[in-house]
Amino acid sequence: MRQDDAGVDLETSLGYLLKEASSALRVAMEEVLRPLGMSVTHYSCLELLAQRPGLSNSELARGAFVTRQTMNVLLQALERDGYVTRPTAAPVGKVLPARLTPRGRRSLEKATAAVRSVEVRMLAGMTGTEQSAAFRSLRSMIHSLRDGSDGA
Amino acid sequence: MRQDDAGVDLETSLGYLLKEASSALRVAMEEVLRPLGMSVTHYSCLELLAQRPGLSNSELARGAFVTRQTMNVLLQALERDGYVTRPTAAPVGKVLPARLTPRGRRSLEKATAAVRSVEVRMLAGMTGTEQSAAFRSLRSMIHSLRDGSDGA
DNA sequence: CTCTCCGTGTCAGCTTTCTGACACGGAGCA
DNA sequence: TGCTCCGTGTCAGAAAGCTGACACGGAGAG
Repeated sequence: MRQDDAGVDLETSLGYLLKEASSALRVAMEEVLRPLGMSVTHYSCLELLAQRPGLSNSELARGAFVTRQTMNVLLQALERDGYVTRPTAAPVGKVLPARLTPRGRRSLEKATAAVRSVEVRMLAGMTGTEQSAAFRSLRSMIHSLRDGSDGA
Repeated sequence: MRQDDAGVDLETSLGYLLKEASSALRVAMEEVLRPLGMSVTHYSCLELLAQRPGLSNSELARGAFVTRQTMNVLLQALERDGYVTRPTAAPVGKVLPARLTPRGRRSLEKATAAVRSVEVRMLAGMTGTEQSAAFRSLRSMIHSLRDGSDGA
């Protein structure tokens, strides 16, 4: 069966390529996370919490690029399973700051290593200069996209 | 409310940045496609079909980065609504080559223009050289990720 | 020719995510 | 003080995607 036969215009589109890269990254992450019984969003939540303790549900949602409703579902499951703790009452307003439990931190360790290996693999074959260039390009794209949508 | 306060390590990760860029692109596309009553996957399917007429369900699925089951559901809807045609019997094997109807082609025109404007906006502020660099970087990442997963 | 793979189309069920909606707390303004 | 926003947490229903499973057709090895 053919798979990469034509490539009329899609292969020249940076948008399509971005989607392709993102998809490949997602697949690779799912692959290494599955043996740990963890999904990408699951991992994202834990990693965010490790790097920025006390983040609220809504802030976690923004950081993981899902809605706050979706993150809430995940957070309740993580809380139920003892990976995360939230105070029963909000210290201020309605915001409930979440924190990793020791169990959550322990579970995250292996996942972080696995994900880091994926990132290393992704960056293999690129020089530091190329990585910097890619970094700046992506940052520029994000900025331009956001400016045009909610900025205008 | 704070939103971009810390940035411990996430902001230096190309993987996270890739996800962020992809998310921003997705949001921007949904935004311009919504008035046309079209989702991103919907559009992807039509665009693929325009550029590579006769693609099968499975091939479309690979091109749009979804499973063939998901694409099948979409394709049946598109067929029912008269955007796409598939022969009732397979000319060879079980593969049913799909094609756009005039209606599908007409519907795609506006969507293509809308999506193109998003891509133009995304690329605004980048020189041709930077775009080429981004192109090569993304290609390299995709290649490295795939090599390590299903190649080894 | 036969037999074994591989890819395909498709049905069914489940999981994940999203949209819509509601009530509540804090900040700013009059 | 009261009033109006804005952001938040959460519940409920709907939509989109995925995994599992089945039968079928073509290609290659024996």
